[in-house]
Amino acid sequence: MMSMNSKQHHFAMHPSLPEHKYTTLHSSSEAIRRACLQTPQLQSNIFASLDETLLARAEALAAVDIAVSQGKSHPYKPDATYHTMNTVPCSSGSTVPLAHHHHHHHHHHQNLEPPDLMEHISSPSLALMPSAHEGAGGGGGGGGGLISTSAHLHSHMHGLTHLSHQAAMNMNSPLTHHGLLPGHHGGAHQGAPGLANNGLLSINDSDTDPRELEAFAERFKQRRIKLGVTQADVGGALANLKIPGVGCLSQSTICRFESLTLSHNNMIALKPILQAWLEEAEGAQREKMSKPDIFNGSEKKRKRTSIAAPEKRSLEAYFSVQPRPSSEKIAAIAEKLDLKKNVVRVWFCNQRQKQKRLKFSAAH
DNA sequence: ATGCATGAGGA
DNA sequence: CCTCATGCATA
Repeated sequence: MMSMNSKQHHFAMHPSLPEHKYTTLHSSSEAIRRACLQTPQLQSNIFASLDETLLARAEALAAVDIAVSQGKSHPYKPDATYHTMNTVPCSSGSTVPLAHHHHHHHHHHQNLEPPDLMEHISSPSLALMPSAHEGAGGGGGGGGGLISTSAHLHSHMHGLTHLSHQAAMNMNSPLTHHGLLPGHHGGAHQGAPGLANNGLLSINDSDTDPRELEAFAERFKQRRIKLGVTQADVGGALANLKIPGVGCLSQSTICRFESLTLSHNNMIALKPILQAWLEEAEGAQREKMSKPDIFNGSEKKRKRTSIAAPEKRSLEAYFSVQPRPSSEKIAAIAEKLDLKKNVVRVWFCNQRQKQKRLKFSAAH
């Protein structure tokens, strides 16, 4: 049952998607994921009408399941909605990754971002600001909203524009939003560039181009790996960048960024931050490489010796005969196995210790 | 890598 | 109540 339920949620929602204004999104996995989340409502409604008894539920489930299998090809794609707005990553309580302020009024500043970040984004304002008004929403909202957004944007400063665009892909409303970003450049490509944008579409910044994001995510991952840093490390290290309003992020988020499973807006908001981290990390490494030591002349790095299987078997054989060989004996063994004497000596010490542990654990 | 939960912000 | 962004826990 459980598994069926989950399936059914996904599919169940389709019927509902009729045409909302959902704009489609770009990627999909995310959309699907989100869609699932949203469903609770529908689900309950559906069941409410159908169920009452367990039997009824079972039947309903079966029916759904069947329907699913039959309708594999859905007329439309499931996706999600998204359009709108939002802001940037907001904080989540404690760590507060990005700044967000919400509605407050307008006024000044609040957080401006460092130049670097700002640049990426394209215009003067952007990125992480709070904003808010527009957003969006949800279910309803829609595309129109963005437009309006642009309108106000100027009104308050903080209103920023942030992200509007994404929706660019929408097919539904020709008008779509976008525009806000100063971006300008034009370009327009994205999924469906062609829509008429009457000039509205301007946003394509290289930063907002899905393809650019995809490429960046890929580069990011490769370079991260090259640096030998894990997703969790990156998340935690972001706090060291001291970017106003940006704290650390979880491994989950980094993973999602790399796999493009975040919302378009979220990707855009995070890109500059991760880019800043990447540059910093690579720069730091370069620096380290260039000047190896200086500070640490005293401690050389010990290399971990790895004893190959054949040698290991020989050592074990010697050990079984004599766990505590004399210095001369050790030298002889080292010679035969072509290992450093010290390596052999240490191996015997460790072996004895290991044996002790085993004995101890066995006794208990 | 993901399912599920939480919380903010908006209507 | 909904959408989003995130994080935690876990497969």
